[in-house]
Amino acid sequence: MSLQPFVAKLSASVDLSQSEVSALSALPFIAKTTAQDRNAISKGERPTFLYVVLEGWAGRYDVRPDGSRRITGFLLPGDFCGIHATCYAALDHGITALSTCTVARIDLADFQAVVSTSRSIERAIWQAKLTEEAILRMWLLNSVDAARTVAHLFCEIDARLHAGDSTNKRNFHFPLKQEQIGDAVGITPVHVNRMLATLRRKGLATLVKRTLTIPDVQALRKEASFDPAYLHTRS
Amino acid sequence: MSLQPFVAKLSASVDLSQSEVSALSALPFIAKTTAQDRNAISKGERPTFLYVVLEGWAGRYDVRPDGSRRITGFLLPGDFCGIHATCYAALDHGITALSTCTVARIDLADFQAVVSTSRSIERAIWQAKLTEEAILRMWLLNSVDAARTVAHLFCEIDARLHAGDSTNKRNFHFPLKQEQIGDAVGITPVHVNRMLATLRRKGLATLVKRTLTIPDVQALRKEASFDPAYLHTRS
DNA sequence: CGCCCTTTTGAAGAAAATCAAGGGCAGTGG
DNA sequence: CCACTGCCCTTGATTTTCTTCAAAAGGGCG
Repeated sequence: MSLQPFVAKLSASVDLSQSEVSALSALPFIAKTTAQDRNAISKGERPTFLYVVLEGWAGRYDVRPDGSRRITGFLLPGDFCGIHATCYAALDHGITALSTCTVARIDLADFQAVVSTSRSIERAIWQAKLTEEAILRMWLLNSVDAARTVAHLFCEIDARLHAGDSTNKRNFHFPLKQEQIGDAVGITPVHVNRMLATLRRKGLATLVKRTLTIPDVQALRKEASFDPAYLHTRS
Repeated sequence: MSLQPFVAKLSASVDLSQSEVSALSALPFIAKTTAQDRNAISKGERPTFLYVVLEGWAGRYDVRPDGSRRITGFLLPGDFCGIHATCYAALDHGITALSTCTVARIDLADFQAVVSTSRSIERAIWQAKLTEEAILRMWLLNSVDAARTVAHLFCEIDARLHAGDSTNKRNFHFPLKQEQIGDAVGITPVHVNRMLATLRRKGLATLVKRTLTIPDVQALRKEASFDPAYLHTRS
């Protein structure tokens, strides 16, 4: 297990020199695996670590006063969280493993030592944070029609997982249950089911047994009005 | 016209020394006033400025493919935007003056020179950005019931404008039209009208002629399940 | 006074939630 | 090997929420 997904993500947004890449790759870390549906990081924790997802999916989970929940973002391999600790009291939401999930814990002091040596890395961190914000804004913008929102979510995840892939077909592991999709788009699981049926009927996307099949990426993107520009990945 | 609201906002989140305060206050800037409903900063602009709202309200406006719009955040006096320019190509959304609005333009190089002299200021900037993110997550979390969402918006704006105020009554200028409230909470203006009527009937809030009256802040907060903790203001 | 913009109110329709009941499938235990 | 059980997924019927369409009422300003 290595930090490779993390390094890859950062160099996808910024040009990194050989020495920057090796400094990042050499960061000491402890990998920890969390079982599906268990908390990877708890709300209120005040970590002195930078957490980096190495394998599997995690999600930011916010809880409503009535107990219902909402996913406000996905952490895919290479994504990180925890920098807030440099200025914040505590994490204001929990992070849950959406599939079996391996997370690296990097000591924040170590990490900042590396960051302080490189303007490029610092910029990559900022950019990651700004992209997160852009995704949140897109979730707000996009919450008009449930079928489209689900389609847009599929497009987002696909674009983030397969940034460089220019082919038009996809077939990949998608570990979310319908209930979790509902938590992410803000609709009930029953309604998710119907929207999935709609997408299936239209031949745009099929989700069976944790496997998502997109026969025509461009068609799905058109349906969802998805334009990957807001993710700011250089292709 | 001075940068006072900006300095006040930063020192509300972080302890600033006398010299840090004066360094910020001494930043050269050009104030520019934008009329209501006009763009303060256009989408796609690649500013070399930090923009700071001095007076009035501005809003981040995202536009959907069908032309309808959504406000994804408010910029109140003291709030800033434009740091994205340090690593991003271009602003991916527009900023509109929601009331007559005076914005200071500070040269980014000047600003960064000051930031680089002070860890505290750097932390304050990060914290502001993280709070923005927390607000976005709250908007997602909170979009269940229209009446509550409107109530929550009132609470958010009030908490941000009157951070230190511990009294329980409010009566302040609220320049948004019902249509803009709708753009912010994601419902039609017609429905905003009905939700306002509901809040009025319950005696929780009255919005007449751009003036918002909250007879009992605690009661409104309870109705909206509003807890200002996520805004991370030290009181 | 008349015009335009915003708010208000009504009625009908669409979208999604809720309530409720089956169905498939994997894992477990007899 | 088969029945049992639990977890999702699926489907139907009903109700609630919000949108859409439409029209009228108030208010500021030339």
